[in-house]
Amino acid sequence: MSNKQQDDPLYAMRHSLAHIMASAIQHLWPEVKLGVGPVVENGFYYDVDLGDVPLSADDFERIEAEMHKIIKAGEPFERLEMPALEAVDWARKYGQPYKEELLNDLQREGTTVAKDLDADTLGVAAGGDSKVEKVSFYRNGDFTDLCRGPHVESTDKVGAFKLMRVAGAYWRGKEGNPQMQRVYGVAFATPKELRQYLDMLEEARKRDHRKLGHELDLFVTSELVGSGLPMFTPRGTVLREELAALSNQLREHYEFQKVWTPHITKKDLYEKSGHWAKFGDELFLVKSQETTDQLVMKPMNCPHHTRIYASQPRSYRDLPIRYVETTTDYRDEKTGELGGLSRVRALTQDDSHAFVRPDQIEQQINDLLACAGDLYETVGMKLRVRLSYRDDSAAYLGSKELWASAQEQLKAAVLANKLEYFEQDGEAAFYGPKIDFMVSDAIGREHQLATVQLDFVQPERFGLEYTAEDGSAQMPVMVHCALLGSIERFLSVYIEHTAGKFPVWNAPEQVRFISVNQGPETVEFVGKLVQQAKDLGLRVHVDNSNESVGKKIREAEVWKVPYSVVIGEKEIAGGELKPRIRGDLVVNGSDKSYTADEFLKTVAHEAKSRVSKTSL
RNA sequence: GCCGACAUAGCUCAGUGGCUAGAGCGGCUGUUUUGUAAACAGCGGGUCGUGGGUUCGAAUCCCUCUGUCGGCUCCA
Repeated sequence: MSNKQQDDPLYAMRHSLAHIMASAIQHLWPEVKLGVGPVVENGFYYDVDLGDVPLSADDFERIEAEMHKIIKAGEPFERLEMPALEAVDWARKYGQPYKEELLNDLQREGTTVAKDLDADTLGVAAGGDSKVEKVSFYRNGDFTDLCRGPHVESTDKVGAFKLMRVAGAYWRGKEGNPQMQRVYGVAFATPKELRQYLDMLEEARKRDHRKLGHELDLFVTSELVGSGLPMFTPRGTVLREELAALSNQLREHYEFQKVWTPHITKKDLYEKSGHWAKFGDELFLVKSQETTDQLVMKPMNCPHHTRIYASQPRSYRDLPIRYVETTTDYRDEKTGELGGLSRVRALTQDDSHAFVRPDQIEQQINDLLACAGDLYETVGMKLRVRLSYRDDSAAYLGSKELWASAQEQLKAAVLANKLEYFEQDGEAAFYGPKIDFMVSDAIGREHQLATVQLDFVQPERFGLEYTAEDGSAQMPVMVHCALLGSIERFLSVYIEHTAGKFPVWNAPEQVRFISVNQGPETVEFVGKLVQQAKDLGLRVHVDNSNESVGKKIREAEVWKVPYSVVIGEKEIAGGELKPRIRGDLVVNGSDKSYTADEFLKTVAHEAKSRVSKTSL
């Protein structure tokens, strides 16, 4: 935790609220055993162990009421220090085994052992490796907690808050440890800011891709098919294919070639790549009835692509060799991790691998950064990049020198492209460092989607080679890239980003013709329009139902169709159409009429050029 | 996988141990031939997610499984 955050008054407010909440819970359930209560994005939480008592949202009212009492009392936060050994006795005396464990670790090993817990929740300064002599406590009213601080002056200076939810969390985040109940709250300096945040959440709820996916008939699931295995309807499939086409086109522009690989393989492939050792327990196994080979569903595509590369001797003149494949991978994710389209068991990657000479790395990365920039500009999302480096753990393959050089090259490319970036250790893939693209959506949330990865490990493990100018055998470098990431995950973000108001180029239905009546002239006129539109490659629907025009307009709005055109006697007589344009597409609200030809050609052009606003 | 919640008509939901399980929307049929966000009337539609148990009696209470949601953990 940086000093900057510690100095933030909001930080002290949120942290103080965590204490106030713990204190309130202790008033209501005196037997509570307390874990830790740090500040998190937008608020705070506290982990509590209430034995067999399950907390639920129904309890929030009582807890909040108790918190308000404490706040109203304006109890000062007092800091006290005591020797670590004495603190252990204190924790034991008050029946707080979790605090006792923390204190024991602190005074025995220093802060490094407890680093995983966020040093700011502990009563010590972060970063020191030495044994801790003294720890600090904060007291308000009858509540005392091991804590580094800082806090607000007194309990009435904490701004506005709201308890949000309760969830299970392992003590110290380790699976084998006792599970505690984590109570989350959000907190802001003023009620107005709290209101704004809650409004944003409400907006996010309205845009939830699972809700919209159902309402707009984009994808479905079935109990018979199983968890994490969504199926795409005709409308949803249009979206998938338009997005994949964009991704493929961008890379084909940079000389990537499409390849195809099967979805099952012998596990030998992944033993060789190193994936089996690392992800073996997350692979779907396939049993052949004839051979004894252990087959698996492919969880990724790079090893397959190395086989295509290695199928022929390669010359330095052939490089870079670049493959792109949009294909579905299968990962046996834990059931609790699945949700909507954001985490699925069958995920479709727009995956590419470039095999390059070391001197071509920079150019290759530049190309891919350009692709990513184009793609996210087209879909209207801002991006910044995270340089994902390794840390000191043993989770990575390949020499440290190789890693250092790879990390340097990625950073150089990011700097050269003047991208907004930040660096983070421990986020790399096991075979190499990554440039991860962090994408901001329309309501300010950030998601990780695209990624560019440098890989020296797999070329080595697979013994990839090319013949250099001097006749020697050299090893190529692999550059992995997925622009959308996985189409399913991308869609989960994109549906919420657009709130289902898809731009013309990927809208499942681009134009809807609404007939005023069902007379033969109308039917014939609309029929001609539809044919004309289809010839231009447009996706059009006709609403010729026996309903009022108002009702049919409403339907088109509900389905978020970009253009709807009412066709009645006027249009048939005059030949001019007056399209109703979905609000978000309009630049400056005009109300003009167009000939059918003019209108349809403009829409077709907008679709082709993938614009997000209309010129109509 | 773990902790917690939830599952009633195609959809959104009401019904918390006692008559034949309801509503709105959607669907179907008829009337109406409609002009930019919901015409009117009628009719269908549910072994209350699955399997088991408790009980004279279960949508309602208990257990199993499946699925969904909020988190934890994980993410090539």
